[in-house]
Amino acid sequence: MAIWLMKSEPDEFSINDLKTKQRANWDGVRNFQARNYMRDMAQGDLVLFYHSSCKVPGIVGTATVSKTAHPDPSCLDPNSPYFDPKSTQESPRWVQVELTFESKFANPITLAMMKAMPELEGFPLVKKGNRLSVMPVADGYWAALQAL
DNA sequence: GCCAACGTTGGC
DNA sequence: GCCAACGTTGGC
Repeated sequence: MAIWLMKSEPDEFSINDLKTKQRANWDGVRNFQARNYMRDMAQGDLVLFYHSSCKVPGIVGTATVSKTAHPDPSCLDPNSPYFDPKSTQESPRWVQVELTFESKFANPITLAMMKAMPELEGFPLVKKGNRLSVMPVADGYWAALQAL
């Protein structure tokens, strides 16, 4: 089983929204590297849910991949903020995965905490200028996070 | 194919 | 709200 980290702005879609819905399609990813990682996800993979662009950025809970990558319909919808004019019915370009809620942490693992951990040096999330919204979590980093 | 201009992300 | 970092676009 692989471990992933996915970012979301809580104003757009938060861990509470996922908890309420239980299942949700993770759409709107418009970055090729992030998309390629989503294609690599397998059924049952664990996802660390990260809140970005908010008061206290950090990992706030977990989810599992309940449906692997399939076309993201929002890229074909002219009324969607995620509309992509370069996508076509034959070649939609973008994918979504379906996540199922697993847990919400009583105490989030904040970005500040992670930046202070020497074990996480090299983890893309804590690198300066990181903007990747979907990333794999290597075993060593996962072990360090679990220790919390 | 290079690279400047521009837009977006995201922490602070 | 600011700004650094990075991805994308488009002219050449």
